[in-house]
Amino acid sequence: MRLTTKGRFAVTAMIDLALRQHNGPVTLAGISKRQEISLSYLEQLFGKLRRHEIVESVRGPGGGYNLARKAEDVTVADIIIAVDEPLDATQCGGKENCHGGESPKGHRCMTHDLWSTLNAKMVDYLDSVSLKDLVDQQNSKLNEQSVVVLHRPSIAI
Amino acid sequence: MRLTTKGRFAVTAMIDLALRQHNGPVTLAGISKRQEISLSYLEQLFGKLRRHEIVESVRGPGGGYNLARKAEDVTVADIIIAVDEPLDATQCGGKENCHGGESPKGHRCMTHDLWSTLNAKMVDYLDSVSLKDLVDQQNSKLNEQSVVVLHRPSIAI
DNA sequence: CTATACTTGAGCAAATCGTTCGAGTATTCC
DNA sequence: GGAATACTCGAACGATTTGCTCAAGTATAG
Repeated sequence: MRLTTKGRFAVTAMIDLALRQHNGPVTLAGISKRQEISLSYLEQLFGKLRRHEIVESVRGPGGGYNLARKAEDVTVADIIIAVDEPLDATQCGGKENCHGGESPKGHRCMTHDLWSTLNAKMVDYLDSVSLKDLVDQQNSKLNEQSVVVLHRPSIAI
Repeated sequence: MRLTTKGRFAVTAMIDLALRQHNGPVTLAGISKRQEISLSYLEQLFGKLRRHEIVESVRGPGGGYNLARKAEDVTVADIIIAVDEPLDATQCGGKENCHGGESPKGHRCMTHDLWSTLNAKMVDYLDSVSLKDLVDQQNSKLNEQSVVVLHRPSIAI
């Protein structure tokens, strides 16, 4: 698993989508404006998300994107894997970087175990966080902010 | 924290270094040959590792690199952070990508909490694995392989 | 029929990756 | 002092990835 900003864009967009899909399909144009992500980049990301059956598209006026499953059934790992494609097993599942063929001294794949363990831990964690968790967290954060604004308007960190 | 192949190269090289530093400084030329990483790339990586005081250099003939601390005091997180530089806090620690300044609708930094939590989990894990752990693992793997070779020479997976 | 909005593809500047090349400097050994 | 060794530093390169712009297409509501 690779971790780049691409995955962050996708997760951000998916949170936005989940936050407002309750009243019909959400347009990419809207997500683009709200989250300040270029429309074409979103089109590419959502193309992948659609092909991975994480979202569904509705064409024509009033169209847009919906979640293909419930928010609690979409994990962060799903999203990141969908847009970052090369899941890579551990790079070494039979390919380069892991010393071509039979290495001379026996340290054939020194980091294989490390990376596969790390990979598993990361996927485990990302798979334990659902889109619903993020939406809930986002909502409670908004409420929290309101309270803060009401009670101590001049203090910002 | 970003996770790319660059960190893997660095960790691989550090394991190699740790495995043979018991008899004097280890040359980059040696690591380059054994691990099939280009010498100049190693020079760049070890420049960073040295500036982060993870390794020490010895110049001149018979020179090379030593660990600056004991292998149990160097974690994988140390290595990856040293070579991947832009630790990034969470990208959002006050910078772009997180919506310039005060966003209109209050979702100022929707993914900040997610990423900082994720980041913390990853660093936690990587910080719990020391170079010594990897070296031990590597040694036991080598022994295991020998046994396998002795007992069932024709079976390889 | 028209406006909306998804769909697809080409292309592009910038950054990153891993490499090659070409200097320089410190040190050991003769 | 004069090699040879090995770290140090910097420039530049092709390949790939990022994130974006532009330009065409298709499906559908009204």
